Amino acid sequence: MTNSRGQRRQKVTLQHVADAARVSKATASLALNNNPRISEPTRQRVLEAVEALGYVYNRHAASLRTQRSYTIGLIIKDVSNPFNAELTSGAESQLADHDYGLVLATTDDDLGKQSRMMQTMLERDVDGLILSPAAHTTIESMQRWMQFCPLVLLIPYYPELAADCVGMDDEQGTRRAVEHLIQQGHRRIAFVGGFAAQATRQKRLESYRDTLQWHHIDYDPALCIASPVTRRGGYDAIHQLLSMPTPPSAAYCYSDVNAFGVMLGLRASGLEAGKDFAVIGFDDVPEASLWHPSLTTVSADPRGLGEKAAQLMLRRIAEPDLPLKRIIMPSQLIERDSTATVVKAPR
Amino acid sequence: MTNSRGQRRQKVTLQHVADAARVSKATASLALNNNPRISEPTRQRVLEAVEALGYVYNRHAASLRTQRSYTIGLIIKDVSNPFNAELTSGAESQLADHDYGLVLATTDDDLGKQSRMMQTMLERDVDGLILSPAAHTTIESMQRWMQFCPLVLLIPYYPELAADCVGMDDEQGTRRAVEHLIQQGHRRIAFVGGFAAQATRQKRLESYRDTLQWHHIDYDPALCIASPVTRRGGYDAIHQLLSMPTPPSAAYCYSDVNAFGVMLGLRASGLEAGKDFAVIGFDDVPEASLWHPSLTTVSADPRGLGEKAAQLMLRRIAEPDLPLKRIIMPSQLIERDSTATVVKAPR
DNA sequence: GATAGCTGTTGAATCGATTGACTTCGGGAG
DNA sequence: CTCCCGAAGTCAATCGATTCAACAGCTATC
Repeated sequence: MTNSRGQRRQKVTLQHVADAARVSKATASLALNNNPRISEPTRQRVLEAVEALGYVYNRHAASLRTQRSYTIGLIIKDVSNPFNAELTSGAESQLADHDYGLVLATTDDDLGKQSRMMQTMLERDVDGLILSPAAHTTIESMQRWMQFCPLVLLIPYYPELAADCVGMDDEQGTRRAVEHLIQQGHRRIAFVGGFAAQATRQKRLESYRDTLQWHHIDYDPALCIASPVTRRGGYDAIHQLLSMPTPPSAAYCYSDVNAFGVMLGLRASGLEAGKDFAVIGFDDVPEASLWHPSLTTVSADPRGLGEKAAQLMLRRIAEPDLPLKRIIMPSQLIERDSTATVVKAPR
Repeated sequence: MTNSRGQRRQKVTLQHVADAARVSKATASLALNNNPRISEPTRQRVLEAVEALGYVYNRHAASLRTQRSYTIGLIIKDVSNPFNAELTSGAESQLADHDYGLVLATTDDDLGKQSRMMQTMLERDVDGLILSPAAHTTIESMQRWMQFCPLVLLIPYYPELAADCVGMDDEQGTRRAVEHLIQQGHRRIAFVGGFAAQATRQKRLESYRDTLQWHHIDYDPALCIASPVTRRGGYDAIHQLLSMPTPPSAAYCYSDVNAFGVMLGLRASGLEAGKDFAVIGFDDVPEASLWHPSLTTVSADPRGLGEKAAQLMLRRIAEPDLPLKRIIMPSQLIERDSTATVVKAPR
């Protein structure tokens, strides 16, 4: 039975269990699936045999027959980003609670890698796929994937696609953030970070513009700087902004990570966030409260997002014909020190 | 071909491909596996058929026959911890590069959940398992798992177990950290965080003690406070330490997270890390450099750890009979502001 | 005593790809 | 002309669990 390193032990199959319990393979299978057609004494014999032989269920064999793998795929851009790590954690725990396995793949926001990862998911015959699509992913490709298994999108801006989705309320979050700055007296408010191709950014930018307009403040495209979602991106952007003839007095950032960069850039220019300049981020990653000064930001509950996505997927699998569901998670403004002082805009 | 929401499309199997290419199923299979017995023109016909029909390889079916799933399991305590997120990211990218899938499961450091997760891994017939064992995991249980598939441990302190492993050099890291404090004049140095059951902590504690002894400093068990690996844990510990008759002037923490708690606790007591008290962490999580003051810590390259673990696994799968390998990754001290000022210990 | 109905069990086909053994065909050697 | 050989394919068994249809045995009913 036992053996040395490298040698797997002889596999115990359902047939062996059946033999040991003196029943047929069919009976053993039904017994393990708690089929009421099997009598209690028989079921017990089977369970004892399972125990005695150390039988391990083979899900591949079962999947082949049942066409259900009890596995969900999760495709995101990058796990090391704390937002995605939280999201993954939420999805994983939710799935584990329902006896589903999680296959994880990352795309690095690259279309080619994304389609390769998608391929391995389909080969593994996942029962569903939770996807945070890479930039430039086409509706058509997602429609193609949906022919193979249900899709839950981690972004709410593909109204043309008949897929469930769950995402943040970017519009509301943005409005709250920008209005908070306006109330503090800021009139020149920059929008920093993210790339134009990102649907989420488009949404937030639009919302930013609407909010300004509502408060009779002119929209100035020069104040909107696209950049990678990194600290460096924020750092460079604020540098550029401060060198303008009429620089802004506040910045609303696409992501906390960008906001950190902005704060570092301010410090490098002898300014302090929350005192000489107001900064707001988005995501509320754990670092946000640790930074000095702590960062005012729009809270995004990534773990909740992951949980909701998993729940949506399980729901869809259980009842494929339910109407589409799009969940928009409310966002809220967490006020901290980076916008602490009421500053009068220079102008 | 296409269809509406919820309906999977009719599956295309190898048989369909074979028919379309006017060859047998066997030939189609061999062609896709680049078997030299199949002529080039035939292979091309098969590939065209695959393309034309939109065939998707079914890895479950293949696994059943070949007993290889091209899937590796990763079991950790918690993905949302940035250290583990980085580790996961490293392992995932390494595995993806070699066409292996990653099944992720978390245990919350709970033995019961761990054994359930292990079960689902074995049912999914993973080719290998990368494990960061929950506290109190027994050698016997790991030996049992190793009968089913190779194991790579993310901790180097199970010498009795014939498994590959990769871990940090806790001994060296600890020595550097403690000596750094000693050189700054500290004589009463606390050891904060982690639970006694954790093998890693035992190693570091031992090393801490040896280093003190080497420098002729008495070891005082009262200065060693066990606590959960959370900020709260560090916060409470420093509180306890400061209320001692002869409090320490420095703390070496089990983890950055604990160190953050210690710094918060110091501030609450009117002390500032790096000025009135020296603090060193372990892990070098991204926040470490962001905190104010920035945290001196032992760098642990979690992504590298994940990559190495994956590589070790792939190596073991390729050559099961290779001798065991235990990789100890060097650790280094990153000096930052939390130990900036040379402080004379009170005494 | 025949029939129906019920319970508990089993035989055998099935899911989709792999692979060792075998066939077919067309030279080339003897 | 026969035999052997290699190249290119094909046959059919196989992996392990599921499930439908069939069946044995038993009681209840007319």
